[in-house]
Amino acid sequence: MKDGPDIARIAALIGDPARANILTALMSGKALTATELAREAGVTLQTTSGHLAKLERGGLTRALKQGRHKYVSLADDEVARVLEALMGLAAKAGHLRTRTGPRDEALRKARVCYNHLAGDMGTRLYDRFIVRGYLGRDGESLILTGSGAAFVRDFGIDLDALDKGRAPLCRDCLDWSERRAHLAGSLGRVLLTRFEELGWARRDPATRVVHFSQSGESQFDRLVQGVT
Amino acid sequence: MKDGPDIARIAALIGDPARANILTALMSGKALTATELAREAGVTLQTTSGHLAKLERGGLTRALKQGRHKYVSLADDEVARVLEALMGLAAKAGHLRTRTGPRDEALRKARVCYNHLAGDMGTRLYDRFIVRGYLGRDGESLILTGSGAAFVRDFGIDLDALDKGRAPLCRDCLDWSERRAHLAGSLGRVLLTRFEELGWARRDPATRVVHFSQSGESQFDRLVQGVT
DNA sequence: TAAATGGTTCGACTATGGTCGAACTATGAA
DNA sequence: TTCATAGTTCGACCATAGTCGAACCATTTA
Repeated sequence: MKDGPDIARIAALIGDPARANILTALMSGKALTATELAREAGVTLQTTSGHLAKLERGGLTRALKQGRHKYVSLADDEVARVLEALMGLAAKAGHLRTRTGPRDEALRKARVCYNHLAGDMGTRLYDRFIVRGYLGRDGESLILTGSGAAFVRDFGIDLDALDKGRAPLCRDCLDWSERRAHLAGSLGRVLLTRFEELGWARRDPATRVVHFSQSGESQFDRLVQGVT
Repeated sequence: MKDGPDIARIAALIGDPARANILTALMSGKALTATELAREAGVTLQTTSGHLAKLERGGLTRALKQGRHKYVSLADDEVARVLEALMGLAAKAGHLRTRTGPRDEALRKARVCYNHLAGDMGTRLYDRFIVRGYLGRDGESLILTGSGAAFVRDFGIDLDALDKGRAPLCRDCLDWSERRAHLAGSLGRVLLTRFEELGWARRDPATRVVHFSQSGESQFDRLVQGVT
């Protein structure tokens, strides 16, 4: 009965409501400070401090002390993927909990998932990149093709600056609302940033919703629909 | 702070050691009876009964009453994927817990993951199918190509019988020991069954280890290495 | 320096929930 | 029928761990 790694340890770590709220908040990809997380989790700062220590020891989060602030972020984008997958299960198995309120609607349409675009618009972007041959498969890993690199560069992104980090450029991430993949990895991150730069979209700092302006959304649609 | 589905509920469900043991045991893909699971989990039958009720209500397992026995299995292969992903995190984050014992070695080499082959041999099989063009990508989903179908049929598998189920034929599943994908879905399942039929391999009923016979392993190697 | 803000540590309280013994139901075998 | 095995339910016990108040560091600002 001791097969494989100790799955209960980290599942229990995620299983506490306060910690789950913290992790969900961190799915925005932004590094949040302890007090912000306390507000998000609905518990006091002392309690949060204890939770953060546990999450860190469990390898789920990373903390960076800067001045008198403690900036916390998810340890890894694998952690984000696991959380997203858990949300998928919860959305399906959680019986009646799927009452789609108005904000829920917005979350389904476009939200941020560990710094990249998720939701309906995220999966549409991903699909389009696949169909156009911008993204390909090399064995198991996702790669950016030559034409894809050209397109991305043309979109105003400095690819060479990205390659410096050792984090994978592309990755797919299962979307809990769409139940399909969207683009993750550093490329996914920089694309969302570019959308913000262009004024197409802005993130709601409180929720994980990504708001597109009217012109931004139409431009995005044009990008995604293409001619082919 | 109520964004998305309730992730803590099911994470807590997985987070109890006894329940985690139960779920891990069910990763073998076989439907196990309550007493077997009780032995596996290391708790009494009464306790197990309670756990099983919770797991079922949480949508993680399915139960089938047959005579005076209760056969329990994982609800979904999405559940299996989440568990496998959690194992990946635990294997990485779980600091010192990665002392590779001898049985652990066998688990890494070949094990069963919800009825399909996982571990080193599973990923090798998957990679080979990709390289040979047996498996392809259609957008986000994994598909069996024409040549792949021909090969599988030639291997003695009745594909038409498989298509009847509405479960996806192919699916990739992240391997916690190899940290790469292996083949899941009904095709993955039937392939493992075929290996057993051919006498190449047999499952250890107690652990999740898949034992290959010497000739079986060499034949598998030939299958995977090929000429190309 | 003092005051204020951000975090941590300690201790005590409390409750949720896992655990088992015992009694009970249900199915199958003799 | 009686006996045995498989599961469930109930009740009581108990431990783990989440929670906050209070006091305590640390850093920045006045």
